[in-house]
Amino acid sequence: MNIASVIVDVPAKQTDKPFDYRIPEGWLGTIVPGMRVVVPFGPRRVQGFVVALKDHSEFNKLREIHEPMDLVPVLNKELLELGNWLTDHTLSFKISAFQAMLPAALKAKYNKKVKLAQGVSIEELPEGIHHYFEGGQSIGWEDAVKGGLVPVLQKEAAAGNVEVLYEVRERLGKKQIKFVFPLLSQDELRLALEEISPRAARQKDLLEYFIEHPDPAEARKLVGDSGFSPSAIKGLVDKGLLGEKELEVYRDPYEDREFPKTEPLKLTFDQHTAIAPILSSIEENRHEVFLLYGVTGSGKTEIYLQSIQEVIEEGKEAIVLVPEISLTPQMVERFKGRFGAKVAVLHSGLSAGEKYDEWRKIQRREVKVAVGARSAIFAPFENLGIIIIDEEHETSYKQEEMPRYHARDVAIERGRKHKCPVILGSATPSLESFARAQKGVYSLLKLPDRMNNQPMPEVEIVDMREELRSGNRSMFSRKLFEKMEDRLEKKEQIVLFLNKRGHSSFVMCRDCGYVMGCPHCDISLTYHRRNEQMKCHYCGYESRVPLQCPECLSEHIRYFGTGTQKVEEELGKLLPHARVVRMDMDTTGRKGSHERLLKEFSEGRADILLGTQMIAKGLDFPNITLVGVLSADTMLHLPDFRSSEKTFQLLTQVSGRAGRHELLGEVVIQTYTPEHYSIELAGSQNYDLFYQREMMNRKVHKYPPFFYLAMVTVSHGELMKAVSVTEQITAFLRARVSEEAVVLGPVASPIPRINDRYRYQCLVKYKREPALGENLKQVLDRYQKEDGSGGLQVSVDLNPYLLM
DNA sequence: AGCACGCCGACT
DNA sequence: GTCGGCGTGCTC
Repeated sequence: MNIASVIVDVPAKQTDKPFDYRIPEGWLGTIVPGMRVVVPFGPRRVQGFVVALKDHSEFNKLREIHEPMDLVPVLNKELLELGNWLTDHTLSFKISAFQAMLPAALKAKYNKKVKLAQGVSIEELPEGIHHYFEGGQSIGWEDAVKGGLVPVLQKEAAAGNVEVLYEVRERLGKKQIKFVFPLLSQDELRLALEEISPRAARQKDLLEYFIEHPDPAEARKLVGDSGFSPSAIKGLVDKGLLGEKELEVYRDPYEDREFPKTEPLKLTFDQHTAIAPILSSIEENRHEVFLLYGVTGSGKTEIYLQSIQEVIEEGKEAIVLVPEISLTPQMVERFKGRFGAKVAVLHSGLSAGEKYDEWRKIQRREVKVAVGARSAIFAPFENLGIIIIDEEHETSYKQEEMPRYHARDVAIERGRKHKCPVILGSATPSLESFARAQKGVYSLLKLPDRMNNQPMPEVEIVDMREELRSGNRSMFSRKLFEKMEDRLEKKEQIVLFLNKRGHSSFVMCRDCGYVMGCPHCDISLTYHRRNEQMKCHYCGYESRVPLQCPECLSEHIRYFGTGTQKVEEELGKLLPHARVVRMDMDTTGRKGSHERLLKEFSEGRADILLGTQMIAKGLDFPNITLVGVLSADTMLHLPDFRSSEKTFQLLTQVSGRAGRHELLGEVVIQTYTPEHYSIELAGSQNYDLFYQREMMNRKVHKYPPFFYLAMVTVSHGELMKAVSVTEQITAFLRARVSEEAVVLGPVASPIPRINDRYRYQCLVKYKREPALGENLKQVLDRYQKEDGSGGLQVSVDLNPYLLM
């Protein structure tokens, strides 16, 4: 077994297969599957993943692995297999699948540089470049390019005077802290103490300290807190009495936080009924998918917690997925409060280093529970006892880059492997999941009532057209405004929700209606208040905010700012005494500000919480008795077959923020289309009816869950090329699917141009096409290699969420 | 992805 | 005659 099959870090069609390498003698037995290695690849060096060991290779001239990057495999057997599964199910490259399963910090960084060849003296080089190589220095390739040195260096390289070096480095060093510790026993140290010259008083002090505290001490603390001098330490180290070592330490993002310990709550009757099948599935090591359908405030989290408790008692581990935005401290607090240090938290608010450290805790078996966003589904546990996906319907569980996986699918695959239950929890399940539960593929568990039999909040829908007709031009309906005044009077709290997805903050000329667009993409530029810039979210183009309309030279430029900002201003005018906390991208940009703002609100230092999407979920404050949705229909008219479903879910979720405890809650939903069923039924909180209505819609239009989707997106710098290739692909697929399937296209993508590339797509709706995967692979084979820089790009998304 | 190899136009 | 354009194909 001295040959390793390696998947190299080169995401391209032609390199998406294992390459064989000889394992150097010294590493035999050490290098095992799942490890990252540095291998020579052509003239360069790249990172690779060992996927298998073998004795023989088809190739006879194998090169050697340069060096391992890990001492312990970063992917275990199950995750390696899961990587293959991911590749098959998303048609992505193997390397992309592996990278997706690991924290970003483990992705390699590449460095190319030029140094003087061995045995060559600097005098042999042309004089002009001497100074780059003085004293054994080397020059980075990028600097060489910038300095126009490439031709000279190439010539020298050909002559053998310099060599090109390819470095593979870790993206990030492990955080290390220097510790000092005694090398001898206490008694020996006492003897040594006698030997120290009386003039070295500081060294004596330090030695006495170590005689009393023989444990390793942090060097920095010895110097800082205890006042020892670095020279004293050095003196004793030189005498061979003390040793120094670097120890890896974790960055613990929650280090300074205290989490009050909580105890399991007594379950209600409904909760009992719901948790029983989960517990027996855990005990019997049986894979089963449960859809936990419980209204907002029905106590789903307690069911999660107690199921996990059981899993831990069985000596197993748990993964809990939560949507990115709701990973509010509240959720973390509940898990940390119950399971303390057994919990690792993985979410986007952490730095790359912090995420890596949390991941390491899982890898080293130091925690039992991983709570995190989408990618936490790959937590490297070996003995999973349960996987929980909270707010199962959330679209953020679908990754929109390669590999385009859905965390729910990965969860079920892992659950199958580990023979453990998967819990999908939601107050508004996705149609896909609910349909599966109806068919008996998933087991349905219901929590129809709120805990303590608290009634669902009273919801009122206000027609804003009426308001306008009767002369109210403000953004608050009279009804909502009255209720707000009332709550302020009673010192109860209000949540105001502004859905601004669709048209976020753009700039428009009030005279001619000109909207600033990106010159490279067919999309409007977004206004960034922070640096007063207009930015394109798709290609990164930036420009100054114009003072004059570029079209008609008018100076009446209007900022359709963050929306929330405008509401805040208006609140300031209408209710000057109200204390408002605003939460949106602008105010939560900095790390920790999210947490801080919520704290401010929860401690009652504010009356009104005003925000976007991010406040729709997971908030649970007893004093909220009024929720206002300022305009319910902003997302209803997006070109997306799920827009009704998303609207319904969002409105239901926001409504659920009100009256969760003793006080009754009220909700006011303002809309311009009150007759739309998703708004009407969110108003009456009737999921079942909504489900039926929406299912009919989906059936008629052949959308999920009745049909699966596969989308091919083609982009090219020339419009005609993009169209013609999409045409070819559409024809190819059309000829290869059954009559039942529908192949749509070519159509321009909803964003027809990004980064000066025209985008066309082909959508396949199908029920059962066993050969479709193979056919799509062929499409990729045929077109992906034509992929030049200005050339063609073809991508496939199986079960797309964004049709863009 | 890089990088080398290889075959056709405008220049010292 | 050569330098250099980027099309094609390879990397164990």
